[in-house]
Amino acid sequence: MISHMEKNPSTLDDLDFAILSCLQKDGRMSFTEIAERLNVSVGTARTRLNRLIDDGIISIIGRVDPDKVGFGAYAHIAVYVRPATLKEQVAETISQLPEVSFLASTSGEYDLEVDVMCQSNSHLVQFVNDISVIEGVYQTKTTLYFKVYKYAQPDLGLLK
Amino acid sequence: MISHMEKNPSTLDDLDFAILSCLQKDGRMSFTEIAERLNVSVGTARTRLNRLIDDGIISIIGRVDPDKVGFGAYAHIAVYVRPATLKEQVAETISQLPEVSFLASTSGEYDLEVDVMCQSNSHLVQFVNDISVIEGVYQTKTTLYFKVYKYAQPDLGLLK
DNA sequence: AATCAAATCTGCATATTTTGCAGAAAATTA
DNA sequence: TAATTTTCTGCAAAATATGCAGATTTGATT
Repeated sequence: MISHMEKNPSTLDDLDFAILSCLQKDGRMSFTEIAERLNVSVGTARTRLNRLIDDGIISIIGRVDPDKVGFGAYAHIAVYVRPATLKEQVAETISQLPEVSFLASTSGEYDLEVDVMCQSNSHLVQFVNDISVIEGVYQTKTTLYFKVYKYAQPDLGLLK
Repeated sequence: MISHMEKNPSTLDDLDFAILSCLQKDGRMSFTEIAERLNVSVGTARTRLNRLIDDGIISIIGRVDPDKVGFGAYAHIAVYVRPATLKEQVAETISQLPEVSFLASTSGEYDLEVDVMCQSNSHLVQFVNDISVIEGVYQTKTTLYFKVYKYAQPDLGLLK
C-alpha cells in the first residue's frame, strides 16, 4: 500500500502543466486568475498548485538580479575532487555556504559545479580560497559571468 | 530632470532588503504577512514590493524541478565564438531558443555559457547540433548535470 | 459489466487579502 | 524656513483565499 504517491512526470496531466506554465510566467498569479484562464474552479486550481509546490515539482522563488542588488561578482567555479569518493561529502559542505546559488555534480572534466554570488572580486577570491581548503578539493577553476543575457525557465511545451 | 530613477544598490534600504529576503523564502508571501513581519503598513509593503518587481530587482518565478517534470537532460554548454565580434549576435540567437534556461558571457576560456533543459539525451544532441551551426559558433563543450544539490538564492545578509 | 473505495472536483459561505485613494508625515530642494 | 516632492498610513470597497460538504470521476476488484 502506498500512502503518498510521489509525483513523477507520468503522473502530471495537462492541467498540471498548464498551471506550471502560468506560474513560470508570474509566480504571484492568483488561484482565481489561474482558474479562469484554465476553466476550472478555484478550488481545483488551488489543490493542484499547492500539491505541485508540496511535491517540489515547482518552487516559487524570488530571484534577485545580482548586479542591481549589489553582488558585483557572479561566478562559476569548477571543482575537481580527489579522491572521487569524497564528492558527496564535499558537495554537502559547499552547499551550506551562503554565497552558493547553484551546486551540481557533472559528467565532465571536473566533478562539481558551483555558482556563487559575491559582493566583490575580493570576496570571491576569499570564497575560492575557502573552498580550496575543504578536504577532497583538489583543484578549482573560476570563471566570471560578465553579462547575463537570459535567466528564464524552459518552455514546458517541449515536453508535449 | 530624471523622471524615473533606476534602482541601483545604493538606493535599496534595509526595508527593501528585508522584503527581498521574504520573497526569496516564499515568492507567494502576501503583502499582509510581509507587512506584519516587518512592522510596516500593508500599503508600504505593497508599494515597495511592486517597485522592486517593476525595476527588475527581483523576479518572482516558478522554477520547475527538471527531473520531476520530465527534462531528462539538464546540461551546461560552453560555447566558443570566432570571430569574437559575433558574440552579441550569437547570444541573441541562442537566447531565443526555448530549451535555454541560462545564458551569459564569461571571462574564461570560452565565450558564452548556455544552460539547457532537454527532454532526453537525443534531444540534447539535437540542440547542440542546432547551435553548432549558428554563424560564429566555433566550438562547443557539453557537460551534463547529474545531480543538483542546491538551487537557491544567495544570502542577502552577505551585502550588509 | 457492476460494485466499491479512493481521489478529485465544484460551489458556496466566511474569512482574509488586496486595491484605490486621500490625508498625514517625512525627506528633499531652493 | 518654506515649498515641493516623495513616502507612508489607514480606511472602505472589491477581490481573493479558505474550509467544507456533496457530487463526480477514476481505478481496482470481482
